[in-house]
Amino acid sequence: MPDPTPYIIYTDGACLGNPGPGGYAAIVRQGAQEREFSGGFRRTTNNRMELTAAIVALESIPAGSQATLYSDSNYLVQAVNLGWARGWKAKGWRRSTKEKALNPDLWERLLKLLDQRKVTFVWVRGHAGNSQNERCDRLSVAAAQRPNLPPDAVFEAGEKI
Amino acid sequence: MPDPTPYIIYTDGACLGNPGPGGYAAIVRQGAQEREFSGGFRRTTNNRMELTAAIVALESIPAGSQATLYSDSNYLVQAVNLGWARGWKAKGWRRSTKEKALNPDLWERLLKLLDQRKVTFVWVRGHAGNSQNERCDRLSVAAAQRPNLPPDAVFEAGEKI
RNA sequence: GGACACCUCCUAGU
DNA sequence: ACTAGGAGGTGTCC
Repeated sequence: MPDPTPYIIYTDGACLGNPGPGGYAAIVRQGAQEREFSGGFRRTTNNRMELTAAIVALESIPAGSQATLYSDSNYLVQAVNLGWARGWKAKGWRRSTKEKALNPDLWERLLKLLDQRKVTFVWVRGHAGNSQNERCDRLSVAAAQRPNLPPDAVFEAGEKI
Repeated sequence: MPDPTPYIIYTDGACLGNPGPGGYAAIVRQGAQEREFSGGFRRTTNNRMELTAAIVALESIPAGSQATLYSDSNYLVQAVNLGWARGWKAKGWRRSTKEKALNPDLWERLLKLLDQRKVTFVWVRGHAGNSQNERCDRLSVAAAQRPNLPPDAVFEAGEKI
């Protein structure tokens, strides 16, 4: 049975060049316990990193748990809160008959995690003095700068076309 | 008819904190004659002081005259020489559809002065041994340190919003 | 047309 | 380490 204490999660993504070397970071707190996660890819996009940060954070908490997740990405927060992502999935990852919804690999992972957890997404303005958001920002930039980053295989495959 | 001898002008701005107490200074020379101007505000920005220094200097020379103005502010020199300021004005003080151009009050004053004078702006690297620039620097810092500085009303009004 | 984010480059002021 | 300013851009959505 999952611990009923809710999680507080901050996430951020960075990308040096967009597309370029990218990093993600998450701070996951439950009561007095706090964990940090970060990582990067050698070539990706800012929005893929914002999504990945949320995925990594939610993968770190058990199914059935409750969380509030803070992000400065409107792409992420609105796609969840306004039901965009569910709509794209329902239409076979299309936004309209002729326009594809992007990053379906990451959205699939995220929606599955959300099915198993009770998560509230909250948008926070970036670079506006929120210390947790700013720490995530620094962590994600640092991750993007690490040497020998692995490939974001899905992104790089999409570029070859 | 204006004196045809060209003016040599050095300007600088300083700001203790940005935003913070700010000072401007100008040295205006014509032949053997030299004048100095300086002043300050209790709370303003570095770029507003760089602009103000140029405005005060050009207000001190007659319409129709010719001048070369040296400044270490890229904001000032490029906005004049590359036509940025004219462009912002033409677009209703916007840099793009969504981004406002800042300090329109000062740019309006400066552009009007430039319409009536033949002024060449030259950028000089700050703190690089130019004695006139360094004297301006000292004057502007001293001005910023004076007690009982008046308010930069436009700046403080903009902060309240 | 709008929003958010991610940058790249440059300068100045602390 | 910070803030105030400028030019150019992409990633994504409505």
